[in-house]
Amino acid sequence: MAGPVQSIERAAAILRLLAGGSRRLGLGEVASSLGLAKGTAHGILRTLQHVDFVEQDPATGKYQLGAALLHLGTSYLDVNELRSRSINWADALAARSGEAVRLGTPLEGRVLVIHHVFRPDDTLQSLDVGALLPLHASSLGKVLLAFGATPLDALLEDEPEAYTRHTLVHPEQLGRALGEIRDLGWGAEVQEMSMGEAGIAAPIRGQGGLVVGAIGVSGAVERICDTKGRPLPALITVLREAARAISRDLGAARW
Amino acid sequence: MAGPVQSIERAAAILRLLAGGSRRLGLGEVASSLGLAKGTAHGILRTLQHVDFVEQDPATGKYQLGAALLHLGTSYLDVNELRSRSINWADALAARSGEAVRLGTPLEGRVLVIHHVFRPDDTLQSLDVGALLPLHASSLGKVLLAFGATPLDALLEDEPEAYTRHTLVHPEQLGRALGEIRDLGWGAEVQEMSMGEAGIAAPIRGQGGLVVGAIGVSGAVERICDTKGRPLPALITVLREAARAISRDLGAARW
DNA sequence: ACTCTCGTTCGGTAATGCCGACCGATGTTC
DNA sequence: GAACATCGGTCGGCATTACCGAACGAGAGT
Repeated sequence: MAGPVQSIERAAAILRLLAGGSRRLGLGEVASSLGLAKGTAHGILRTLQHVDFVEQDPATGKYQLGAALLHLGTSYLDVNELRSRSINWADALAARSGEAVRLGTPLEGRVLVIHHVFRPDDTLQSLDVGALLPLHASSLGKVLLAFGATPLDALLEDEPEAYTRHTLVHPEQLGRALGEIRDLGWGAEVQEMSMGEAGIAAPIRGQGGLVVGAIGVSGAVERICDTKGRPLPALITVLREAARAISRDLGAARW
Repeated sequence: MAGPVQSIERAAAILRLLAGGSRRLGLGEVASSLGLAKGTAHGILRTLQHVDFVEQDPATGKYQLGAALLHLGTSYLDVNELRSRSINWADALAARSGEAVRLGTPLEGRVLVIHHVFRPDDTLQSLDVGALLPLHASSLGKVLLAFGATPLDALLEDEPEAYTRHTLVHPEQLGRALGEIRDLGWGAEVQEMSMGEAGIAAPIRGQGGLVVGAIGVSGAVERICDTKGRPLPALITVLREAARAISRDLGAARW
């Protein structure tokens, strides 16, 4: 494989940088963060601005992401097959389970939420399509890890962040949990990301049986789990049925 | 202004191309559409794939947009000041008007929807944040044109598309309508984009009084307009109040 | 009013990515 | 079933390309 086009790689790095820091960034910050000369960074930013991938605050001169990215992002949703084939099943799962349903796929060592159905009754929820969840502390992420949809080693290079006292941060803990998930065919997360919240998830397979994403329900721990902190069997059943149905739609033969 | 980095411009053109055609595109199609050599297009695509801006169907080898764009798109929403300052006002406007509320900003000769509040009662609506509306056949677009937020001349180069028999396609018609909008301070669209639907919109101004976006309510024509096809004054009032409030929040002094 | 910082410009340089011809696989047609 | 057409991918030579670092000018802070 020959070398990638570096100006494009650099442009992408700048966009990721702007997406990460939630505030506007100055040219100097961008240049030094990526180890580029100011002139170089400026040329790339000027081009990105020209195609509406970044905007510049006319007052301060600082840069932020541009409007064209929003349209590209939603266009991605439109063509994404995993999402389009899942929508009906996700709706049904939300109705049957009474909980919020989310669909995730791996992206850059995290879980990208590509679909989100609100909990049927409640309306005070924020849409987190496009959000990135941690691999080790979300049910979607743990399932993706367990079934090899994304490599585990990158996560273990540096100690995973502990969001609550239940977050699995030790490699052995995490490895055991992932083995269990592989055996059971589904995975759970109970107050590992935020206290009072829990979720369960199951893998979605595409053609050839490869795991390409995960679907999960999540909500308040007392509605997801029994009094012993174990996920309710009824929820697991409907969840796994949905996951299997989507996998079948995607062309996964007999999984 | 020195020359923009063309590999990045080309990469952006490829992404726009992939976003436009809603199906997957082959390498040859991409290369010929942009007048590039296959090798060149492949190098750019390989790089875009490497940064997750593009995905490749392993079976057919065809390309489509990648997952990273979704995250960048939602990150744009997070930092967009126009949107964040409008959310509360848009919610209130939807509640007061009983109709769907949308916020738009110009992008590449269209209107990009950057916020959308569903009509309060109904739930069978699709979120069109990230969608692109035509300038000449949406209330948001007509307002943006009238107040100079986006140039009119590009639109008039080729005959605007006629979506219904009410769509304004002749430059004189459109020019008159825009003049009226400028005088009134708000604009309407009655069955110009799809029969049975209507909308009204008002401009949002940022620092210095420049129009940076528009806010509008839209819905079934019989709820937006009176029996003579004129927008209801009550709706116009609450809409304009919301637009003024947002403008004030954004720092537009006395508009 | 001075200075420090920031975004921006500019020209020389050589590294960069572009081009077009060439592979190998796939699936299509007769 | 075999020849062909088509497609995605690769490779090497060339010159165009974009990178770099220093200099500029505006703006804010002191």
